[in-house]
Amino acid sequence: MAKLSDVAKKAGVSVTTVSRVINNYGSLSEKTKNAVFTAMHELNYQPNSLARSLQGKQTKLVGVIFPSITNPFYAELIADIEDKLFKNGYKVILCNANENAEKELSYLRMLTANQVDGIIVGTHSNEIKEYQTMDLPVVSFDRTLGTKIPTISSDNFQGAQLATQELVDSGANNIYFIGKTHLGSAKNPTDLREKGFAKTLEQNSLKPHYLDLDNDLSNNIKKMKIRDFLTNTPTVDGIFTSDDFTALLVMEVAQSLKIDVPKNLKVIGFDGTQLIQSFHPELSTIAQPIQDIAELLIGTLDERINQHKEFENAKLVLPNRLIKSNSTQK
Amino acid sequence: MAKLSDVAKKAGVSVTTVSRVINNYGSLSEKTKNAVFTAMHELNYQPNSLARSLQGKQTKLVGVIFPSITNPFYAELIADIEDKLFKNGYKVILCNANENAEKELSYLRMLTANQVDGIIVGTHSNEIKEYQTMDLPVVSFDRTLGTKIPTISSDNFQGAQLATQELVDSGANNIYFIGKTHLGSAKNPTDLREKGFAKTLEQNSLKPHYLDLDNDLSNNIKKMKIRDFLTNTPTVDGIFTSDDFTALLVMEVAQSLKIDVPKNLKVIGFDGTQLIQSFHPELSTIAQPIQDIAELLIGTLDERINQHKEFENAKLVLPNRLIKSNSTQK
DNA sequence: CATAAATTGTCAAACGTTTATCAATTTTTA
DNA sequence: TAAAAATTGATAAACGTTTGACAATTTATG
Repeated sequence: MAKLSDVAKKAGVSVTTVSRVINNYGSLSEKTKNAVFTAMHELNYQPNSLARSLQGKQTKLVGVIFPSITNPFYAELIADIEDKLFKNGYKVILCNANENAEKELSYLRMLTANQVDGIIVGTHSNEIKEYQTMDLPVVSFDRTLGTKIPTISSDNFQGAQLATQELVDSGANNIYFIGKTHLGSAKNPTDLREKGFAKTLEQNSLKPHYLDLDNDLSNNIKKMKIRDFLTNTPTVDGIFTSDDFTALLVMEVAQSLKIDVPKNLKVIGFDGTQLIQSFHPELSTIAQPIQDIAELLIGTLDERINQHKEFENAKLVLPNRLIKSNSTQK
Repeated sequence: MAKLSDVAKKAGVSVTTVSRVINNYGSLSEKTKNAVFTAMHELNYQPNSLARSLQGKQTKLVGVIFPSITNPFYAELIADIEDKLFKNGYKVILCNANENAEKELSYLRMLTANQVDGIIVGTHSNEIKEYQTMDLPVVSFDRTLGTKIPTISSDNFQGAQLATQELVDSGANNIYFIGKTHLGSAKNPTDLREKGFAKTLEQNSLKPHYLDLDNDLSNNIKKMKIRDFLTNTPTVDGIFTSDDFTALLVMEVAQSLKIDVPKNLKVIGFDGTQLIQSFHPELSTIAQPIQDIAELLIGTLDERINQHKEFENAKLVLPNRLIKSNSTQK
């Protein structure tokens, strides 16, 4: 692998000059610049990133930690993040935390050891305190990590309001929220969905109902619980789920129980990924602005990294959008 | 950030000793080892990866280049790769090539500049020659990159045979392949699917038919083309698609045209991701052994990196599995 | 207790850059 | 054409670690 001195020799100049060309400082004539560039090209030279960073330059590496990458919502968000970071000259170290705090912590150490310029976190365990004491720029998606760490999210409260109102407007009045419930506390932005749900029903003089369903259950178990629920609760006529895939399960179970959606049961989900919009356009849902979220995450991280901007209790919130479709038809 | 000399000072030993502890060489008493470990712990010390690698140690970074991460098949494969690499102490630099040769090339340069220990590629453009001349360990998924680069894939020929035979066995005899066709040439492993398709039909004294459908078309255009095809080709009674999502489109269009699947049209897909198995269990498909593929990719890369094993025209092929379901019911 | 073995330390070079300083050379300007 | 400005070079220190050579000290062994 060619190094700086090889380029210098080839171009017939000193290493200092080559470095000046690469880092674009000092005064340089066009002639030598060209000589250096062609030498670099001929040798297929790439400055050794490690050596540069050891010297003090940025590594241009960003750690991206999410609880899952197979979940299409995260997959689409990560893809957008990757794409935008690439355009800004950054590379992504992908950290799939798998809802595993130990793995997440281990990754955190690795990332600092690798001198990443910053970290984007979207995990949901609240066990890890390290984030707060790190002197690295961190931005978070949908999770409160500490006062110094800006949190970006879509407006979960407003989204839940949109969804719930849509159920009410389509004629439902015995409405359930299905998903992981955190009644009372609201530590993370996503917990606001229940609040928006309850608030909207209250405004419509309706009572909120809940079916608690843990995220990490297998699909078959979820289906079983939903089947139990639907058979034992014939009164239910509206369901707001914590995510689109749970909504699909509800519709699948409903169909197998000969419950007509949307005639006898309105269903609305949350997330609104491209995948769902393409392959399940029949599902009404709340579309999170994935591209905007990615942009805001990266913009905020960039402010932290390059302008050393400090944040204090920053909660950056983007609006959600209702996608009206068959599953909430009147 | 604490460095080696800080640890040495804290532990009351020399830097050499600390380094010896970290790298586990030379002779060391339990007492000093413990002193160093506790000092490291108290200072929350992490050896600077850049400095170590500059010295000659592995970076423990692996570049993972795929054409998409939102496609659930790739998402699941990448997730498995990430998980297994993590267990082996490697970090993943995620490169989403987006079917964009320029981006891919640019990533390739970045990866070499970052001194990655190896690269896993799963992209499908054949424009990039650099892979062959790189002195880095590279392994490929489903793509032929050069004689030195081992190619891992599932047995596309056998998978296509399974799928086609299933269509025949379920009573179809006017059978189409829908997807990108490469009639004649077979440069990449996936091209063998058409061969397996044609071969099986031949063995059953049937004629193969094709509907060419480019991968990078939007879903709406795909649907339109499928609708055109189905309305103009009433004779078709069996369809083998290049992937499960195309199969879903076929079923959706068929339903809207009141074509009964599976009564009047048998459909079978390819890939068999967890996502499809969970949310579209009605679709018959060929399940690729994603976990095995990930394991083989990493195992092979490991042999290249750590045992400097050379490969010549290595094609490592894993068997596919038929998942029989409703869409090919008799 | 003398000797061998084990442990720890000191010192310095190396990895490939960046950058500052100072000097030397070339080019431009009046 | 002399002085000023621009360009280039030589040299060295620094980033944080690894590793080898050798010396000094401590511990174990018979």
